[in-house]
Amino acid sequence: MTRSEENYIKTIFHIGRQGQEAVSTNSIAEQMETKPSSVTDMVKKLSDKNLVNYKRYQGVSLTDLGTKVALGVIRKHRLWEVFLVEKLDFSWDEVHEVAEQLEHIKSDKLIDRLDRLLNYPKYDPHGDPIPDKDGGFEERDKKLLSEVAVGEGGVCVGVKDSSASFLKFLDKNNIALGQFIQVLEMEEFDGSLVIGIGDSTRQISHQIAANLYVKIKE
Amino acid sequence: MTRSEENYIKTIFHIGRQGQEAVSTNSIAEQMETKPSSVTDMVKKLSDKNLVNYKRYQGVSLTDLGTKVALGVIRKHRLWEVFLVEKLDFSWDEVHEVAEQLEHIKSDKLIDRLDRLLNYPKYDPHGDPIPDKDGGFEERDKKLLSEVAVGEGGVCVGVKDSSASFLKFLDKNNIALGQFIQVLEMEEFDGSLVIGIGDSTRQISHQIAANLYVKIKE
DNA sequence: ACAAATTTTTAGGCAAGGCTAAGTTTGTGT
DNA sequence: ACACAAACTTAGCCTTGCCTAAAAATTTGT
Repeated sequence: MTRSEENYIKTIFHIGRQGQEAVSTNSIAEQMETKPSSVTDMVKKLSDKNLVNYKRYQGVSLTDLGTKVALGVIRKHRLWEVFLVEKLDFSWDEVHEVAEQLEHIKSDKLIDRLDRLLNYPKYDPHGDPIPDKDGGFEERDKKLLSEVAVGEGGVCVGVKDSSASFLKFLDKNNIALGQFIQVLEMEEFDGSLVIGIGDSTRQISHQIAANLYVKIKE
Repeated sequence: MTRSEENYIKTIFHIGRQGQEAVSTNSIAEQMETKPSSVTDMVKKLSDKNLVNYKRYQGVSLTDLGTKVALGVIRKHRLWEVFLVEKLDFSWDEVHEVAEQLEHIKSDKLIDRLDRLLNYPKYDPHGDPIPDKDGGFEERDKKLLSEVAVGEGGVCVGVKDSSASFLKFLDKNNIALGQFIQVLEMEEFDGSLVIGIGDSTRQISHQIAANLYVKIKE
């Protein structure tokens, strides 16, 4: 598997998660900042290698083999992210691009040992689940903060958007994984929320709330 | 810098260390398991980028800039080797090929933090010196075991050949860095040695002795 | 249902990095 | 000194992965 093939597979997996069905050429191209014609080329190659199901004009989906490959790459990416944060004191907005490089290192032993060094973590620094060696992972049951009823609250367990700018915003506002967030008020007009974190309260926009996952206390 | 360019630079540096002068196209090709014609192509490109001095038919040598690049890659390679051995319990014969991949990861922050995590090591698992951020490094004063006088001895500080087969041989014979080795006898006929390690003695060939570095006790 | 808009594919090219085969240049032996 | 071997370069071609422009298929609007 070349680096490029791995990146395509990973992208197809990520897009596929949102909408289940066949993934469009255009969406892949957009996500990867490349052109649709390049996608077509690569998709044919992946199809020849039995990594994707592909029929002209009908979009693409991962085969079982392709899914396995995708989960392998994602496992590596997320383990490296944990390493960067836990062992090298990177902040959660700095890890992505380095992990994009590290995820392509080929060595099973390396990744198994890394897993051990990190104590077999189940989630990465953004709260996303880390697949195990066989591709299995536990998706936490979580809710977007924007969908939590007024008066309710939960522990922050993840972010939907993990762009550096969003993560930096959260840092600035002392919002971090593991923190308890309570929804105190919700403004009908724009969907903005007043939330309580620890002893203080804040006003956050709907956009922010729609990118924060919390786990509701049962 | 592409991965390939970095590999050429690194190879030119390593060959240049042995013989000082301009490095031949053929020796680069041989070392890199590629063809001389490919080397010529790449060398031209490196010359355009001011990384090497090159005149047709006259061999090639690194410029100051090229040397800096080489030391940077070597620093990364050796730090990763230390990481693999110290943190992930790789043995010293397993680290090379993984480090070959890791050395091309681009992130200054990553490498500085890795250096810190490992406590600023000065030598890699084979006893080779690790350049610091500015490219400076301390070459230990050491001697090949084959050049040590009978009756003398020293602490094993490095290997000249770091191929997996040689390193495994050393493991099998309980020879490791840090161990005190004494030359007890030397066979004139084939240059083989009888050496003492700890409480036991062993017979080793000249070939082995000529690939082991020791530091003579002053 | 059918023309227009959109999406996707094909055709043809480009740069990187490699190869083989065919020249050049340099070095060597006598 | 000069012929020949060895070393090196050039020329031309290949694959990967990407691009633009143009053609084909699909979807959409009415």
